[in-house]
Order: sequence, then structure tokens, then C-alpha cells
Amino acid sequence: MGIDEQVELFMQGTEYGDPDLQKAMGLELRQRLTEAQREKRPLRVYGGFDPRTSDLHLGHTIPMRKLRQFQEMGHDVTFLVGTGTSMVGDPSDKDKLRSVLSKEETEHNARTYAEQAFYILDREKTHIRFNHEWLLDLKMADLIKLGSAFTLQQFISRENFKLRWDKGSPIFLHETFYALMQGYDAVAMHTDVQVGGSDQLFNILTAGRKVQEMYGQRPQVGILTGILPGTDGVVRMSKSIGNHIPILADPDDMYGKVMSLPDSVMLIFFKLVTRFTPPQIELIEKALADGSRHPRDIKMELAREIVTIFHDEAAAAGAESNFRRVFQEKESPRDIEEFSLESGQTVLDVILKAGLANSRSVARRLLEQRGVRLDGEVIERGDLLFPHPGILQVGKRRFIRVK
RNA sequence: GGGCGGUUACCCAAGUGGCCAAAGGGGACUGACUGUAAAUCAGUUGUCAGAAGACUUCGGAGGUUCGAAUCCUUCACCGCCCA
Repeated sequence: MGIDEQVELFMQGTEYGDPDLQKAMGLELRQRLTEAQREKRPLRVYGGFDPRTSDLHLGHTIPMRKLRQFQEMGHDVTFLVGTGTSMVGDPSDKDKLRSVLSKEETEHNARTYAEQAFYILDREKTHIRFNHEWLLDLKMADLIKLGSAFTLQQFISRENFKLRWDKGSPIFLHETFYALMQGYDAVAMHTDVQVGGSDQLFNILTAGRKVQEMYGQRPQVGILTGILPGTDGVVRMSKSIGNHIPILADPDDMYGKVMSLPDSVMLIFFKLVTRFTPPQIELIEKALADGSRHPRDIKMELAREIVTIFHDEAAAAGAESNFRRVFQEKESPRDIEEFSLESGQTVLDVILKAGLANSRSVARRLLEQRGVRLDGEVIERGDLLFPHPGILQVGKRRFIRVK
């Protein structure tokens, strides 16, 4: 792949909040790539990951996808686990102080995190490093040196600190270390390119570059990836909001969740989470714009791709045929959990016992709202004995085979 | 340490003695329409009961009252102001 195509690929889905900055980074990247090619050496690329959670969703995979693209192009990629930085906790995306994690939690998370990262990254080509290796051994003298590169004003004018400053909530001194530490990571690894979410703008571009310069290194190129919206299509994907798609979701669930995305965010998903190249995405974009392809079919292609990434093609095909069965042909899905009917059980009992509703009141409401079907026939009464074995459906997507 | 304000259901928020299982909004759920999209429309959203109704819930505990989310005491937490 030529340099221009590479630049286009690496810049796909990036978000700098400022077109000029984006252009500047694109140019710098181009220059680096050119030099690297001339010198026949790969670029040193890294992405840092905060091991605060071990339950990853699609949003976490965005920078990984970007790293994978660098790997594909033959560059040298390091997956950096923030074992040192997590002692502070990145204040970037929070409006309040983060709690400090215990060492055990951090280690456990780091392991499972890296394991899940290999759904995306090429295990053979990935270096894993832990930044406590160098960060926790820094001397006071180093800290003074690092600190002298920044002013307090720079920090308190940042949105997140400013908010807290204005509200009068505490900003602890050590929180300002975070950016310095991350900057020092770049120095420790002689980084050419750092990949991170667009919320890392300050850490990567302001702090990282400055610190590298201070240590006599050439400032890194920052690749800032866009933010992935959740299944509601509006708010950033997050487990606590509940609009996330876990990467460990089973194929049917993952496929279905992708299909429930609003059309308006399909292209963002193509750009940020799939393996599609910029020219391929352009074709899709065009087909969508001129109406030559049905948006639903494009979304199905997206869902198939995403399931393939985290499972495999067979699983994706299976999920797709199940999806067609259930939602297009209104049949019941192929693999349904079974429930053994016991004598004397009423419809209500079964719904409750099978876990299709949390309380009798809820079950009753579902009945009243005509949301309960047995073999496709609406059941109206819950107090009668369960009529006969068959497939019980509650709402649109909950099925159980009663026998 | 002093003064004031707050704590209501999944979330925000109204309610200041009975008409309060508690307005309104968001979210969620069900149905219609569809492409399990969006938009729209109708409905539901404490528990138990077929229904009438009963029971539990308004930060915790205790009290006043025929009757409390609402009044009093006390404890906890949060916010603002003063020192």
C-alpha cells in the first residue's frame, strides 16, 4: 500500500476537534512514513490502556483497531498496560476524582484486558509493556524536570479541571501527574506515533509531545480516534449507561444489538470498528446516499462483519440466519432454552419460573398487553393451566420451549 | 465550629397533615406501523390479588396524630454561606 493510502487509512475515523490540527497531524504522519520507508524501519507505535475494567465493549476496541492497521502495514506496535498510570487514574473524561485501584485488581484486569485485545490485535506482532516498569522508579529530580514543562494555568484551563475548579470540588495535586506520566511513556518507548481516543488530546498532543521534546526526542504523531456512540446512537458507548455491545456477547446478541443501531451511526461504526478500508467505506457511503442499497442490508453487512471479528464467519452466518428467521419471517429462533412443564402450573407460573418476567405483576401486564404468545397465538389469560407444550414468546425477543 | 438548604420510585424532579402508590419529564417495557432503525401513535411502568381491595415504599431510627412523604426528636450523608 502506498504512503498516501496508508495515511488515508490511519487517519480514517480520527477526530481532533479542529480541521487544521487534523491536517497538520496527517502531514506529519506522512512525513514520518516517508522517512521510515527510506530508512527501512518500522514506526514505533503504541496505545495505552487503562486496566480499570476487564469487561470490554466495542468502544474500547477503537484504538486497538487502529493499532492493528499499523501492524498490517508492518509497523512496530506496543500494547501498553497502564499499571503505573492507573494508580492516578486519568482525569480526562471524568468530572470527579477517580478511585485508586488495588494492585490485585489492576493485575487481574490487565490480563483479561490483553486477552480480549487479541480479538483485534495480532498476537504474534504485539509487544506488551507495563508502564509501572519505568514510571514508579522516577526520581524527584525527574518529577521536577517533568513538572517544569507545564504551568498550572494549562491544567486548570482544561475543561474537566475547570469544571471542578468552578464547582469548588477538590482537584488533587497527583491528578496533574497523569499527563506527565503518559508523556514520559512516550519518552521511555521512543514513540513515533501514539494512538488514543480523542479525549486524549491533551495527554498525547500537549503533554506527550512537550515531554518528548524536553528529553531531546522528536515529538510523536498523535492519532486520535473518534468516539463510538452506543446502541442509542447518541451517547458515548458505556457499560454504566447500558448502551454497550460487549465484545464477549454471543453471536445472536451481538448481531441483534448491531441491527438495533440507528441508521445515522452506521458509517461511524464502519469507520471505527470494522476492517473495511477507506475506499470500501466510500462505496457504502455512496450506495447509502443514492439509495442504490437498502440501509437495512448495509446494516446487516455491518453486523455480519462485527460478529465475524469477535467470533468467526460461521457464527456470523448463523446469527444472520437466526435474525432473518425471527425478525423477518417471524419464526422462532433455532436454539431455544427449554423449560419442563410441571403439572398444575398456570401460564403465569411458567412465565415466572422460566425467568421471562420478574414478578407476577409484570407478567400480568405483559399478558394484558398481548405480549405473550404460545406457538404464535396470543394468550390472554394467565390464571389458567398452561394449555400445551410449545414455543412461548414474551415480547419481541424472549423465547422459551415449553415441554 | 456556626448558619442555611437538601436526601422522593431506574434517573431527574413536583409534592409541605387526609383527595398520595405519590404530578411532570427521561429511560425502560408492550402493542400498531416498520427494516428488531429512526420518527409517529396507543398503552404500561411498587408488590400481592380475577376484581373490589390489601400490603410495603418518599435517607435511617424513634415520636406526635384518628391519619405523616408532609409535623417533632435524633442519627447519617450531600450542598451553599460564615469562621
